[in-house]
Formats: sequence, C-alpha cells, structure tokens
Amino acid sequence: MAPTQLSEQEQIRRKSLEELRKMGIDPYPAAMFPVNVSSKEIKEEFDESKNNFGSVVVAGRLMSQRIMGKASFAELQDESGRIQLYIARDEICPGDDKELYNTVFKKLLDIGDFIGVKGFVFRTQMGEISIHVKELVVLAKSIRPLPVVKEKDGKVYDAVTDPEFRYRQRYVDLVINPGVRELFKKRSQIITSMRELFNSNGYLEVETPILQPIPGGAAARPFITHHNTLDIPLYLRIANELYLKRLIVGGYDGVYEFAKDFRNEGMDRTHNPEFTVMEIYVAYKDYNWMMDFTEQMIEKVALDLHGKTKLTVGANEIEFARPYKRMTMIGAIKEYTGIDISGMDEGQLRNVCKELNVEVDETMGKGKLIDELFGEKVEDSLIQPTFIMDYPVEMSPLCKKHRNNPELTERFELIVNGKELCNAYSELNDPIDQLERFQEQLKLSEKGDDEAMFIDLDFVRALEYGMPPTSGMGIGIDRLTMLMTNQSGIQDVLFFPQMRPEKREKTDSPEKYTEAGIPIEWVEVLQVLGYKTIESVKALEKPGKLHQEICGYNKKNALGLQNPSQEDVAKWIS
RNA sequence: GAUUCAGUAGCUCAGCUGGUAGAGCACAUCCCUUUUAAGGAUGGGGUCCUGGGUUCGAAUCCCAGCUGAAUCACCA
Repeated sequence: MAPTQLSEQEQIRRKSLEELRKMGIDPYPAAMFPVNVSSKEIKEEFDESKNNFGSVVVAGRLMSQRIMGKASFAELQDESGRIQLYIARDEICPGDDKELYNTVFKKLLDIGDFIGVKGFVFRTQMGEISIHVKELVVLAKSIRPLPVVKEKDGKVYDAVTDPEFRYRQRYVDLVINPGVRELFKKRSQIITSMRELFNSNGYLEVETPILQPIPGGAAARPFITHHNTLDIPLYLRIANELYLKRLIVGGYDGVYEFAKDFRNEGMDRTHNPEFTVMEIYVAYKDYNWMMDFTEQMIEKVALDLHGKTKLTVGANEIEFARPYKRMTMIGAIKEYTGIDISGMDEGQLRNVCKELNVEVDETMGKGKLIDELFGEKVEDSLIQPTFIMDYPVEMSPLCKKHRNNPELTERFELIVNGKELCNAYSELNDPIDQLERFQEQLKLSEKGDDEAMFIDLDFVRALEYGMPPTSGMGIGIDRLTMLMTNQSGIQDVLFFPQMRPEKREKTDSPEKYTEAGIPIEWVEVLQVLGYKTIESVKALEKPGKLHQEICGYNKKNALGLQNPSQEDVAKWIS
C-alpha cells in the first residue's frame, strides 16, 4: 500500500473511477449528449393537466443523493438551476442486472459528477416538480469533492464565504454558491444593454490596440512589456481615448469600444490592475448632449436589468431615473463648503484648503488644489446621480476649454454613491492647443509627476488634419456593475480578480532522491513528511530525528517497509 | 505603505484563565418503498498556516514570517 497525499475522499473517488472503468463504463465519454430542455424551462412551463414534458433529456451535475432502498431522489444542477430526479431501481434497470442502480448510482456516483438523464416530468407527493428517470448515463466523473452548500426557503446553509477560496477557485464558487452565476449574467446583460443603445444610434463598435508604443488618454502608471522583433518597449493601454478620436478624424460619426485597460497601481476593493471601460465618441456633439445621452444610457441599463430605476446600493436607495442633478464643480464646492472659490489664485486656494483641513503639498497647482477640495469636501456627499461640470483646465489636458471661461473645461463626471462613474468631455480638437497641453504635462512629468501624460505626436498630427467637434464619454464597467448589482468589491464582479500567486511548494522528482542514495520506497514517505526537495533532506543536521520520523510513519501506517538503519539515514543526509 | 482582525477535518465553525483535538454537513459500512437543509445506527478522517521562543506541557501565551480581509493612506 503506497502512502499518498490525497485526502480520503479523493482516494475513494479515484477508486470509484477505476470501478466504473472495470464495469465497462467510460467515466469521460466522448459522445455528445442530446439535451433538449433546461431545468428552468421545466419548472416554469410544466403543466400537470397537459402532461407536457413527457420526454425530457437533461444533463448537469449531481448535487445531492437521498437513497431510500430501491428508490432514490437526487438533485441535478444545470446552468439554469436545479431539478429533482426520481430514480427507481427497476425503472433504470428493467432487466435482471441491477448494477446500474445498486453499484453505479448508489456507490460510484458522487456529488459533483456530471450525469445525463432521460425521463418524464411529474410532481411528487410533496409537490415538487421532478423528473422520473428512465435512463441514466455518466457524462464526467468528479474526483475532487465539492463543498456542499444547502439552501432552504432562500436561506443558505454552509455557504463558502472565504474570499480567497471564492476568488482563487471561482469555478467552485460558481458551481456551489447560489446567485454567483446569476450575478455574472447581469454583468453581461449590462454590457448588452449599452451596446443595444449605441447600435440603435448607428454607432460603430470598434477595437483598438492594447499594446501601445505611447500609453495615452489618461494619467496613470502603465504596465510595460517588450516586443522582441521590433525590439521596442510597448505599454499595455491605460485608456483607448486617443485611438478612438483618431477614428473620428477618419470619418466615423460615432465609435465605441468595450476595452480592458491596465494600470500598474494599487489594488483594493475598487481597483484591479486590469479593468473594463467603455468609451464612446460622437461627432458634432458637445458635453451637454453627452449628459443627456449618459442619463439615457444609465436609466436604460437599470430598467433592462431590474425593470425599475430605484435600486438599493449598500445603505442607500438610489434613483436612476432621468434627469440627474447638474452642478458645476465650483458651484458644488460652494454648496458644500460655503466658500466661493471662483477667481481665486493658487495662494488663495491653498489657504482655503488649509482652513478646511484639506491636505495639500507644494507640488499641487491650481487645478489639483480644486480637485482635492472637491474630493475631500463634496464627492462623498453625492449619493444620487449627479453631474459635476466644468473642471479646471490643468486637470483635463484632452478636454476643450469652456466656451465661456478659459480657466475651465467642458468636462463632466457623473458621481453616484459618492464615487465617480463616468467622465466625459467636449473633446479638444484644436491641434495647437493640444500640443501645448501635452507640453504642460511634460513639465509636470519633469517635476516628478510619474502619472503625467506622454506626448503623442501622431495623435497631434491626426488632429492637424481636422477632427469635428466631438463629445466623448468613458464609464467603468466594473464599477457600474457593482452599483447595479449592489456589490461592494470589484473582486465580486470580476470572474478572476488579480491575486497574489498561490505558493506552490517545489517538489523534487523521485530520481533526485534515488541519485542521493535514498531507496525509492522511502521517497514518498519523505515527501509526505514534508521533505519535498532533496535539499530539505540534506539540510537536516540530526539523522536520528529523521530516522525516527520515517520509522514511526512506517509503523503507524503499516506500510511494511524494512526500516533503514540510522547509519543509512545518516548517509542520505551527508 | 500603516493599523486591526483572521487562518483548526473536504466545507461551515466551536475549542475559556495553557493539560489527551470537537460538532454539523460531506465521506464509508449497515438498515430503510417517495425524501425536502438531514430517515436511522456505526465508523474513518487533522502539518490546529509556517518557523522560532516561553513552559514539565502550546491550537491556546510571545516574536518573526506567509496568505487573506477590514479601515486608513496613495491612486484616473
């Protein structure tokens, strides 16, 4: 009997796998299985009086078994949900051979196995819609036990709640925790809903480069990589703005892209290194139009998803119905602090910040100071959807100056639940102004701002050919999903949030041990005892301790191996 | 990056002021003709995250580390 590192349950399942094979049943058959209905359709549409569903074929995971003599109940889970199976021995084994029921179903099948069944739908005495099974086949064996989560009247028992487990093994989370698959369907539906709106307006869905020689369109630290053939650095995009505007130059009236962006910054409950944004650019529009359009989009998303516009998010009720409140940034600061900062110079602003205990430092210019004021004193208070308009020009190098005030820009953000959700501009299309703004950014960068934008001369060249007046808007899809599904962490709306890599212990091959003079039969023992590398054996100082450990293990587990002498063990170590 | 909390069976968790490692579910064996989170009985299963220290004795106390979470800081 070989020692093993598999748990008892895993060993049993592997044994069952072999038993199935011995019985001539392929635990991983290749042939397609002709499913003709989902569990959800059956539950929704079954009508006893019509006796519809007289012949159904369904497949999924076996999630529970309740065996009562020659009849059993089981639960089958497919993508749409669960349905109860009624399995009677003499129904699935009409002849003399009762192995399929007695051995395969009762003994060799486990929770998590994929099976397929054929039968008819009926209602049990307890009133539950069930499938009376006539035929049962094994579709795929599961050899790793699934945590068992139970649900009764909407109450969940023994849910797997450990975030590390849920995020690292999302496939398990999806199988066992009710609602998780549904949540990610909602995410998809949000995107579909937006796409419908854009397409119905005739805007074109496009794709632009993820690998960019100049990471533009936002202020953020990029990931950097290297292209071997060109032998140049390439950056993973931090935004798709500049490429989409090039397409407006090229003559499209409306373009949009659902894009993964990458930022090499901190990770927390609202930041993942890769995240999804949607950016849209529409020619001949301005930011006023875009505010209307954004409202329309958000309202539609809420309605399509929930059939209503008033949603609970955390402790708040949020009304997503149009129209949303609109305030200028300076107006909002005035409203929430009582201080009118319009016309103030840098020194005055700095004093205001000090007065209000807003932390500032020497590198901050006028725009940054106003931004800090807003972020500290206003943003958190804006729970209901609110457009904040007219940001200082220093903060918005890609945005057109305000038509009435050259210190401001025609920019708005949509703030919901105290957090920014959308960002939009009347896009800057003056190539000379654009180049100057880039040069301003370069100065910031020389001052040590590692998030200042790079100069993209090709983009300036594109603007020189002429770009029509255009309005653009970007929205974080992950954050939108969090809002719309009432999730508090970005990790909960990403299938595979970024995690520190799992530490896997290095394990040496048995050859390495035998090369060091250790007999093959002791290798697995050593590894089970935690000496997974030959170095870890060599690192030991006292052969006596190891000798005792392995002899003890041999005795305890009745392996029947001939114990080595202490001298032998000492040779392994030396 | 700072502070706090957590890590015990496949899963959810208990384990007090240090004294033989526990429950439920899951698993195994047996009994049972239709159950509803779970029919009954019996049983197996543990690197108490890792490494040090204190102690006659550590899951428990101390130190360091690993992993995760929360709060804060930073951050288009």
